[in-house]
Amino acid sequence: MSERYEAQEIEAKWQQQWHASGIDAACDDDDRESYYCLVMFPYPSGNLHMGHVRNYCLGDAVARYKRMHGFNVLHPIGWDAFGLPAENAAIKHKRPPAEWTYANIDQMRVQLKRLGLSYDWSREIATCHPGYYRWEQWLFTRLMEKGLAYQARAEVNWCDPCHTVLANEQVVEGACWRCDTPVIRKNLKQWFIRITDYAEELLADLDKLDGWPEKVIGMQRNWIGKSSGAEVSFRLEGSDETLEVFTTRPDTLMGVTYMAVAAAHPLAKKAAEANIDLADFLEECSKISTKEADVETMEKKGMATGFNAVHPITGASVPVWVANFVLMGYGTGAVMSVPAHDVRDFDFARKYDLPVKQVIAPETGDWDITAAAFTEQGQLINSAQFDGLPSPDAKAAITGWLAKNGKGSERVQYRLRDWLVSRQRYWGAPIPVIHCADCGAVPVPDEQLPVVLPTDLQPTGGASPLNDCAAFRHTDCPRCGKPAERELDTFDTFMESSWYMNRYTSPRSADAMVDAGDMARWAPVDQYIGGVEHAVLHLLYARFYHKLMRDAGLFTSEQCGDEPFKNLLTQGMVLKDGTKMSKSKGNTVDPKAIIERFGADTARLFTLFAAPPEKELEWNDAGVEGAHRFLKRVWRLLEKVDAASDGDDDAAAVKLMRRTIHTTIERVTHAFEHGFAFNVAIAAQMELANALQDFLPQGQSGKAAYREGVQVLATMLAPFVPHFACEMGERLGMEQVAVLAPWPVADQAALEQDEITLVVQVQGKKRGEIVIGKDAGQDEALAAAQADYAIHKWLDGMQIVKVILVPGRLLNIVVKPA
RNA sequence: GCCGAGGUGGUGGAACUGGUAGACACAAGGGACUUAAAAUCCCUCGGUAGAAAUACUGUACGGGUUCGACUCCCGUCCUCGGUACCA
Repeated sequence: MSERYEAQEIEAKWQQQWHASGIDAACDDDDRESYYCLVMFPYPSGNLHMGHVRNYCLGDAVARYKRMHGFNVLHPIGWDAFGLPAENAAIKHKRPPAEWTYANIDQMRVQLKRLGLSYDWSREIATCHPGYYRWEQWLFTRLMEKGLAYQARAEVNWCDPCHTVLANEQVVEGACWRCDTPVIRKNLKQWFIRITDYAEELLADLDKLDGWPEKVIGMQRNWIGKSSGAEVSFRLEGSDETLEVFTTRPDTLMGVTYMAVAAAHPLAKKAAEANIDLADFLEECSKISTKEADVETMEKKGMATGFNAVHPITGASVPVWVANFVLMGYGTGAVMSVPAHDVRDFDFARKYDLPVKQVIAPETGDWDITAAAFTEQGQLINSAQFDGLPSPDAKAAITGWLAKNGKGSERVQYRLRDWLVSRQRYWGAPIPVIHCADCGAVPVPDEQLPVVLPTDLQPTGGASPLNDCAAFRHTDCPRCGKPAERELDTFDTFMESSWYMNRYTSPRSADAMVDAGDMARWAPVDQYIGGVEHAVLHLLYARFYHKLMRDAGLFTSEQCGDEPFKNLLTQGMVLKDGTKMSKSKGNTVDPKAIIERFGADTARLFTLFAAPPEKELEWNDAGVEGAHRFLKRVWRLLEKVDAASDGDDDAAAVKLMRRTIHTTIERVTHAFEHGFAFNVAIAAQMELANALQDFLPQGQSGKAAYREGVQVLATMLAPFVPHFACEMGERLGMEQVAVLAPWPVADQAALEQDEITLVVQVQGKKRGEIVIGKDAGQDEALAAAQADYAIHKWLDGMQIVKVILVPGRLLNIVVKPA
């Protein structure tokens, strides 16, 4: 048993054995409690990077740990296979994207398998397969029937290099999330899904997600951006037209001194028709891309339109201005300006010498309204019949007055907008719609689904090749039978990733999007693990989709919940030299090289040990070697298993050894149960390994304790380094293969100590330790402390004022000079 | 600006519910084995003073609560992540 640790051999052997025995498959028919562990599936770029490795090692540790606790675990994997990189590669290599995608999948599958991840490969899915996207098309047609999916002309974000529109969520600081090019606003007819109908539920259900990081919940809450206030209608002077505004501060309505509209507002355009200067100004505003709209640098600018509005309560005339800080995309594209109580309005009023009228006074103290805006709530002044009311009451009173007089109403405004799902791209799921000159946009009937994407087209970089594919484009209207055309846009790829977690429960179902029985067994996902970069995009859409599927009657909220992911772990990034790994920086680490040199187990161990899961992980080659060294050290523990000497039992040493073993079990288990602190779990096992290394097993009980320790170590290492653990287990003659062995339970008897070490403090400072009977009371402990030389000198000449005993931990003696 | 997370040795990081700060590991230094190297093993490793025992000091900074604070409270500074003329 003294041969070297040969990672490559061992890993090949066990991977083959696991595969042959099918131990990683989830059982659909099983009495065990089920547990669904899911990692975010990869885009098949062709190469596994360290971020993937970290993600999947975390997931695998969880899945294996749960299996060892007797759960029937679903741990699937698949491919988020539609998307732009495939088209770009297709252009470059002049091969259809399907070919590139499937070749990459084959390559990455090999890489994943080499890591020894315990996936149920029988459930593998690729979203570009018609058997998958068929059901996405099916659901979409249901949504069309319900009016939840619709086509509309709107100002949308267009990315030129990507040659497609983008959803709001895909615009990051005014630029395309994928290629970082500033987006252009275009007015186009596009397909949307009415996520705003679910805004309230998406917001309210965030409270149910107690297994999610606060950070992600906060980000989603901000994204949905609910604000309550009132809509107020201002009539335009000399006209029947009105200008609608939304405000969160109806209590300040009496302080309105002017109005401001966005440059893109119809009223601004109308005013510009007769005003060259204003037209120039609008032109200037439209050129400013959102990205450049830097708060610090961008000056507040405006220009009067010449229109005046009538204050709904006082009847006073207030001028209407165009202002570059008013956004057409939020609320109504127009605001009422209350310079006395809004910083922005205040600055603007100063610049253009507009009047400031204070209508809110602080509850206590004074406020110099000429110096700055007072933005707090307070008490109303200068507000006629509303004078004296505190802000909250005034909001209700003023909104009530407006409603009664038909000039406004209470209103809730969301920042969230409907999800734009159509893309002018080829490599995506076809939108199942047929455009008929007579019948309009007709959903493709169920029996004609899926609308299969032709996979042999060659993209060129411009418009989608679907436009030129007559066989795809021309069809007959399902309603009237006349010649008609297919919709040529495809779905946003976030559509596919929004429901894959549910599809995994019945990945081959040809009868339904998901099987209700399988959903009831597995859904929702117990533990979801992935990068925090999806906090808003994917995780919001997936939550939405789960509700859509529920409301389509595919499953019930009683059985599957209203939310797809019960617990979420957002892993940190993998860094090298303090920054994100990237090809352009040349600081990437190839997982393949690490595996070839040290084996998969070493790679796994290091990624789990070097940092807590949610923190960033700094790659460190020396650290990898350290992880490998640890495995070699554990391996060498095998040597002593049979070679123990036959001397006398050393009862005290054995007892201590067993105590170490069983406290380690408790520590490791605790680390797993509290936030998957794998780095701590591994550290505890390193300590056990060190203790075993220093232990000289003598006699029968010594041998037994030693073997027990090595066996416990092999078992508890299984979720992290499964091949290594299995080989150890086999060599130890363990009954079960290590990865299926029951998780060890600490033997309470072994934890018992007759004598304990108590830390003794005087005035809260550590002054020594005493060894004392475990049940010793305060008096006994105090007596022992007083008898201890090192402690006694701190008590000499002192009067004991107070004694605090923390059982099993410490004794604190409070004294004062006698 | 707002929201969130955080600030502990040379480094990554431990420390339960307020109870021995720095576990575990990396790096560094010293030593053993070796003809030599690799591998392996042993020792030291927050700061100051000391040969040592030990003492003082130390968890961003300033206060506070407590017998006792990395942990709780108040204030300040800084870092990171998210988000933003959101009306």
